[in-house]
Amino acid sequence: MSKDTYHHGNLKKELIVKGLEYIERYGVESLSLRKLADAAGVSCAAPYAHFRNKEELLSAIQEFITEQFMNTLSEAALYCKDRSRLLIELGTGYVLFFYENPLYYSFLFNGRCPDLESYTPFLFFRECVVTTLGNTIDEDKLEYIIIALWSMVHGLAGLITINGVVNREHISVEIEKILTSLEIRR
Amino acid sequence: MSKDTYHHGNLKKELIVKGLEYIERYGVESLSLRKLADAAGVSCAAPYAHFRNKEELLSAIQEFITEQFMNTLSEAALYCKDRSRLLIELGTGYVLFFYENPLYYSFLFNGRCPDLESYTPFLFFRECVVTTLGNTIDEDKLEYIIIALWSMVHGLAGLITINGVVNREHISVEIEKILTSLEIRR
DNA sequence: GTTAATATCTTAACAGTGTTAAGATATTAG
DNA sequence: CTAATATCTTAACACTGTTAAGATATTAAC
Repeated sequence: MSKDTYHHGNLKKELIVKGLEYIERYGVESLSLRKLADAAGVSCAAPYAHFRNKEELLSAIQEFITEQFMNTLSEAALYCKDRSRLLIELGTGYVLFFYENPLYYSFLFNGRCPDLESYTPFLFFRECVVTTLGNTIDEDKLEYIIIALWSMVHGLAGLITINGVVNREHISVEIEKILTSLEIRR
Repeated sequence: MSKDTYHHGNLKKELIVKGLEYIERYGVESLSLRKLADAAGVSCAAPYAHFRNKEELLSAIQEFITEQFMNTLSEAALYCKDRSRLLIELGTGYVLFFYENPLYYSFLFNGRCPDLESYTPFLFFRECVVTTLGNTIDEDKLEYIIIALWSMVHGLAGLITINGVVNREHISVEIEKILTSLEIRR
């Protein structure tokens, strides 16, 4: 609110957003607090009023990305009318998210990876699998299938992210073929 | 061969090995050329006679790990007498390798990840799938199943590595249940 | 074996990094 | 209005990767 240059006014949020932009373009390893502070027109020690250290800023950025990721998944599920294609749409959304932001993947799932049991994107995915396959499959098998499918989509995202073999339009088809090749439904 | 302290004699190899040990204990991000040089009893600029920069040393370490990884996979296949369990043993070896060296995973598959088409562990894995399922499955499906299985084991390794939910003895059983839950064989 | 070329290493320095301490300035609470 | 607090600056520290210039050892050529 102040026009004075001493107080920035919205530094915490700007560090997160600008930091995210920087990661998108150049990757995590070349991100520095000093460059961020410079870009925000602030001294190199200013960020420490909002974050104890660099790691804490990175965690904040991670939460920010996770929210976007979660939105992508729930939207994919929402816009899916044909319930038999729910897992395909979900998997496609999962992979596409990281396909379009390849640098997010290594940032999210490296050292800073959250516990699966409380990771909302995973919990949501689990629910979708249960509602899709719940009454067509043995109860004891279901748990393993959830892990298997999550692992597969997760691993596939990682591979595509890095190697980028498949082009964007083919990802959905690719995932459909992979999932149906497993003939999960029975 | 020389007892003089000026020439180290085996610096390149020692940097790779000591670097790997350091990564095992503390992770990649806290590895520095200077600490490595110190530990080898050598000046901070000495490594630059063997590596153009830090990245090149990291690549060398990566190749070193990949060799070990490849050995683990081929041994798992070699010691597997019951061919119907080949994929299970292979998957178990895959996951166990990173379970025992969690810091390897993020190091191997982050930014530095190799092209799958020429990545020997993947080519070996592909061969194993083909010999196991080759004549029991449609040709066009096979390619997708290969990707699906590799993605799954790869993703599972990443998740277990980070969350470490399952304990060591249960990993084999876990993978068996996951693989059989998919009922790949038909 | 002596000499020249090369590989390997040291010293010294540079710019960039995260982080902290001490103090200045603005905002908020009482 | 004043005191407490949040936010920011300046200055410094130790550490990082990297380079240039030069020293020393190893190897190749003769």
